[in-house]
Amino acid sequence: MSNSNDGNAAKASRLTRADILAAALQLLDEVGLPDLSMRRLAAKLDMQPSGLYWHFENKQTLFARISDHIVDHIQPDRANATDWQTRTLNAACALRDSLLAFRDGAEVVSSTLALGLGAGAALDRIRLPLDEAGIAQPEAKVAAESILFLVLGQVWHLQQRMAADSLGVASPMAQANVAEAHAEPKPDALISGVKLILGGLEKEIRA
Amino acid sequence: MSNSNDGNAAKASRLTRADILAAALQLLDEVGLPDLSMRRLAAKLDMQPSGLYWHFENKQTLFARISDHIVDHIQPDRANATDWQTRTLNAACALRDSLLAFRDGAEVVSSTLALGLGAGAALDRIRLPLDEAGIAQPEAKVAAESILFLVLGQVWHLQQRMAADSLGVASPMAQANVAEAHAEPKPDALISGVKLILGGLEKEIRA
DNA sequence: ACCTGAACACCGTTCAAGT
DNA sequence: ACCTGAACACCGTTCAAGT
Repeated sequence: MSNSNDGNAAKASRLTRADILAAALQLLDEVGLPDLSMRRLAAKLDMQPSGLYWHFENKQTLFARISDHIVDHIQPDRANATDWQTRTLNAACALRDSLLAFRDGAEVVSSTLALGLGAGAALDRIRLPLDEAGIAQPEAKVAAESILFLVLGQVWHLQQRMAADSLGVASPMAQANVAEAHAEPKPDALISGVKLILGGLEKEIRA
Repeated sequence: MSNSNDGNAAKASRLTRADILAAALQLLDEVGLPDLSMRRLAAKLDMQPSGLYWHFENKQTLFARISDHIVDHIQPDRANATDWQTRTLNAACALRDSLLAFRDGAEVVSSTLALGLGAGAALDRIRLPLDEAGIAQPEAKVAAESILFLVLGQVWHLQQRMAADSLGVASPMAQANVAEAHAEPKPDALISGVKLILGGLEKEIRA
């Protein structure tokens, strides 16, 4: 009633950072990362592109906040497993699900992770079970980073192929892989890689 | 003598695909991936941007050829180790060295890998020792992909931080990490992650 | 065959000026 | 405090036309 929201923008009142972020996330879902420009975002909000720069220093920091939102979306582990192996595996799956829940989510998080801006929370989530199990610092760090890169790489790869597929421009080989990925949800593809790392870690801490 | 090459461009004769690729690689080294545009490349070659499109269909395919060049740069394994573990580890290190030899090499290869264009050779190089050791298809595939993502992620992360560092714009935390990376060449950081995967694989094939 | 010239439809960002 | 308007310095790509 008080705040009627016509399809695209809330015109009446002034905008807050959260409004812009919400619009950005919606636009990301609609057009994908390559077409998520400051100008399109401004148009969606019925404002001038320059207006965005009062709320965010630049495009990069806006994207860092989007990345934070994706990472904060990671579900807590309800399974309450006792062993650190399955707890870590669950954390990896939860991260994967969060990335998959947003179009081009893996690339968004990867970019800001590399700049050291956000996304450290993702690493912490994977490290938590390892630290709580009392695994030594260097081993836990290496294992957690490896799992993070593995999940990001796998999901990023998958999402890029999905994007290429939706445009109809992809090599036959890639097409087949996407078809295969669609045919079976196959969470195994990711899980088995993480299991290798966990197996290696288990072996190492016994030595 | 016959072909005097002034610093920037070979003006006299017409250009071949190889000339353009060489210039692109040089420009990549000079300005980095974000500033490697078709227009700058054309300027370096003393030609119009549109002229590039006679040689390459678009920017993406040109970048795929750059990626091929980086991946083809992977050195063969001279160590002649007998066990598949160290042979795979050597392949991973050789890939890492190739990526590091080119500015933003990891991101270039990652991009084209995702599109299914090139970079499959990198995966094959890692898979070779596993296949030759007679490791079953699904396990070898998962392990090789995991190692590939691990190396790409680690080097990409490092190179992004190097880029941010050279611009002087980076969070203090990221700065510290780059400083740390510069202080010790530390090939261990990569190697130990791969070792975890190999340890897990070794364990699995014995079961 | 190989490339120019001009155009089209875009970008991110800055900054004075408005309200 | 929050945003507009106009400008600056760029993009990738197409396509007729030149040589």
